[in-house]
Amino acid sequence: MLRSSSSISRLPLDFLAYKYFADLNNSKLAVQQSLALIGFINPSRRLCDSLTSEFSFPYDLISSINTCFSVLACKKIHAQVIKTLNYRDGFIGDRLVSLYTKLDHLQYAQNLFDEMPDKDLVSWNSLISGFSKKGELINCLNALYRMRLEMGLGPNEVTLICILSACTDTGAFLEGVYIHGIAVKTGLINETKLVNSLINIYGKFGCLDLARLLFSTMQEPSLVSWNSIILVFVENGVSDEAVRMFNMMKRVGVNPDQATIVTLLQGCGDIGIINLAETMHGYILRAGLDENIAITTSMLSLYSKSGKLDSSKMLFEGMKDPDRIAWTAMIGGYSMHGRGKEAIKYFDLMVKRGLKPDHVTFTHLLSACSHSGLLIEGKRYFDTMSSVYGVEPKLDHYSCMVDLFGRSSCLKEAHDLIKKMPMEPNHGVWGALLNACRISNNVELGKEVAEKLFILNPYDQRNYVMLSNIYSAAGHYNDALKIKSLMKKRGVVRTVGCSFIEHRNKIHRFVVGDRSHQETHGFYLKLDELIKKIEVVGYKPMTKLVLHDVNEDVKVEMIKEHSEKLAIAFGLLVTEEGVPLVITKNLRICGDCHSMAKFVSLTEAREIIIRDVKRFHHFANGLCSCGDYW
DNA sequence: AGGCGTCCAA
Repeated sequence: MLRSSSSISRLPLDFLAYKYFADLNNSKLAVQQSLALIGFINPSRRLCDSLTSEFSFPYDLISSINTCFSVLACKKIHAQVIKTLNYRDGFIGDRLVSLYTKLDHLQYAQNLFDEMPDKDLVSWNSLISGFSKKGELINCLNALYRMRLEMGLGPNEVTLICILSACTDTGAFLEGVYIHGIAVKTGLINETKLVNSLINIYGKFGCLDLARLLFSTMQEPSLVSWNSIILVFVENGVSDEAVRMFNMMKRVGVNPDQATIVTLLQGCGDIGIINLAETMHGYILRAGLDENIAITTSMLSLYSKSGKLDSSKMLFEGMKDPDRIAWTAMIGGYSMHGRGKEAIKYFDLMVKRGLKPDHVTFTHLLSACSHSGLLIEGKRYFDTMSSVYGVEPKLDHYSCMVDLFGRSSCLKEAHDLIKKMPMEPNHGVWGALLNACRISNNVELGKEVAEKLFILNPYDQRNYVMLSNIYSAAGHYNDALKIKSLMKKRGVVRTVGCSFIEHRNKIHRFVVGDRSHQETHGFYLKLDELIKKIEVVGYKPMTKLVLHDVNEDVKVEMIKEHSEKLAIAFGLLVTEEGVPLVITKNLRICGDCHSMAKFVSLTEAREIIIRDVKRFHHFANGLCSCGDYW
């Protein structure tokens, strides 16, 4: 993998011109000609004149570099450096290397770097850092190799930190481990910041034990170390461990900061962490952090994830000066709850206030359109996002659009959009199309798409289940069975659907046909009673959804014991009249359970809120907030 | 004097 020369291609003419003129002399003309030849500048009259008058080297140059936001300005400074032929003054060469990469000009950075005399470790780090920020891992490793080969230089902790960050960004686990090895060999493993990066990367790849081990070997973990290990646990869904670390850090006298709080708030949505939100809220108030915009935004987002959209809205309205992220969070909240019209309203309002939406804002906006079936609006925003708002559509946006077309039964449009994509579609895009095939009952295309997905993500059970459902719905039970055995053969495990409901500070968990709960007898009776009652007002079991080729009575029985229904029956059994039921489902809600919840909300006069893996469903008076569109 | 770690929306 390591090669001795840079994999950045260079244009020989540019290079020669640069070298020739830079070495030749430092006359004004030579500088201009060299810069023009290598395409660094367009030597307008004004620029030429400004070269002599604008800077007096080096201190003005250094201060100008800090306020330099355009490539042209950077090139002007560079021109001045070429003219005076002094890269070391004020470390101007290193600064320029960083600057060029920040401005997305890796090639210029590399050219400049190669021309610099007297490179030291920090110069190499500047280059590696630049590559790392652009996700150029190969170039990072290449530079690491070259610095030893050409100058006998070994890395320091900064070098390794930069490379690790590139490993994390590109999903390069083995390379990360390789860097860990170098850290151990060079003795750099005692550097706190480096260990923080290692903890981070192990967490990102789900190696909780390694992350924990690294943390426990630290002599003196910093605030960031604590934040990193807490993040590892939250990201991997073990927020109770995160809470333990939080308490421990306070005990040893490390003061939590904004990052700690924001991270833990993220974990508050996890199942089983009932009191964490209250704990955090108390802490935020005591620490006087309730005005902090990042923390408020996290709270806002947490509320909408917990089904309390009104609270999100209140928090948002109380914000002094909501930024793009806060607005985006609000749009995301409306999207998740299927309130597309309001999402659009907030988007338009945000633009009116002069805030610039980014690609995340558009992801939420488009998914809001998709969740509410707003085909025309979605198309309009998608078509104008680049021209009017300057945001280029990415993979996520294409997924949303495929989803939107698919749910609106425009399978052909969905497929055509994919064919027109300027980049290679990923599993998200194909997955949306597979779901579209399910909605349109298109077995042929579904099979084709699923084959692609099986290659892209052979261990993702959702694709197998989806295809098997498509077959079953069309009555092709044999094909459905074949998919099941294929899963078995490949060792793909189907996720068991389960529903959760919170009651008296306890999480009650149900799977299909569950009889392990101590209230089993009670809520099964309740369930029978409910079914009888709703059948009178028109409920009919959707037995078509049962995938097995069994007779009708068995199908009715199978569908009746779905986890959602058990949770609803349990909830009605143990709560007071009029208390809304809040249920969480780990997969998408089943169509029959959706219908059942609608009827129950009517006959029992109860609000039922079900959060599934995709979005929220608010059932009341026999209707659902999603308008049966999900 | 220059290069570096965690965190809010997906």
